[in-house]
Amino acid sequence: MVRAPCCEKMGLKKGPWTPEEDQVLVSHIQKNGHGNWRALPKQAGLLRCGKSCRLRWTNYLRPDIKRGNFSKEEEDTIIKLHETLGNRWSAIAARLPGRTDNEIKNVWHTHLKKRLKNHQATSQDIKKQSTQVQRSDPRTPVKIDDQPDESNFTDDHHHQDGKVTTSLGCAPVSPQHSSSELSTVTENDSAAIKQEKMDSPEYFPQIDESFWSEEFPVDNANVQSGIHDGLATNDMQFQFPLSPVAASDEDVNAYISNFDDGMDFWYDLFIRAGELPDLPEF
DNA sequence: AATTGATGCAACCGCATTACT
DNA sequence: TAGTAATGCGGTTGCATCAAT
Repeated sequence: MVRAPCCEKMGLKKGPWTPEEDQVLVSHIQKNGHGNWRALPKQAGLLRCGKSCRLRWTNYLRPDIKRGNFSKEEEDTIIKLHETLGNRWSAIAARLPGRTDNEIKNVWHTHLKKRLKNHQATSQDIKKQSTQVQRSDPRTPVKIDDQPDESNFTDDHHHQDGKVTTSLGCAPVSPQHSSSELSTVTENDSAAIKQEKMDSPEYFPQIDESFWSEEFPVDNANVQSGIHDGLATNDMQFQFPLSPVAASDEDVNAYISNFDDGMDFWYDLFIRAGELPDLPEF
């Protein structure tokens, strides 16, 4: 295959997008869609390559993108899915509505990998200490306060009601409950079958554009201005198809607050999409 | 206040895959 | 069926920001 000339050689712009470029791209896609990314920048009057436009849209400007920090539930889900799927970020992203593969990849490398490492190190320390106690001379008295070194715990570990918990949501670490529990999915014989099932389109239905254009039950839903934390300017009056994300923060929060928790919110989205997913059994 | 190192994240690069002719 | 174009995807980079010194 003949590689397309790079953007610079074509006199195209690279680097961070300006709000003006964002506005041009968004308004063009709203009017014309994005059938052909390669032709899009020329049609829209952008000095960008199609690839750059696609990336900007899919990772940042898309109205159905959920911005902001990852919830603990989302992080736990990523960790579990990563055990099953590995570095298949797009597959993981497909199971986290509103999150992009790029975002998930970043979160994994910046937060979750570190957290897992700390968690495993802590578990190994405890296991080691436990083994040492078991193997030590039975005549050696065991200290009653023989607890893991507090300094081994990072910010990811918290004390609650006298128990030690981690941000991973795992049970308190003990010699009997080591970090190996985190990898049970890959060790399970059914993992491959489960993965195949999860990869099928039936498992998590695709939400098409028409879904977002449905009226959403939020106050003031008929007028959506600005973009959710993305373009950071209220001067722009983008008229996205109605979606929970394109709505203002207040509207979204008001809508989400109707649910007991965030998962119910996303579950409702699937219901609205017309198909009820078979939720993963973790 | 200035410097330095760490961190987070948007964007890019290049290979793989899919679609089209 | 082969060649080409378009798109998808994962790895990597570069820069802005923040915290520590």
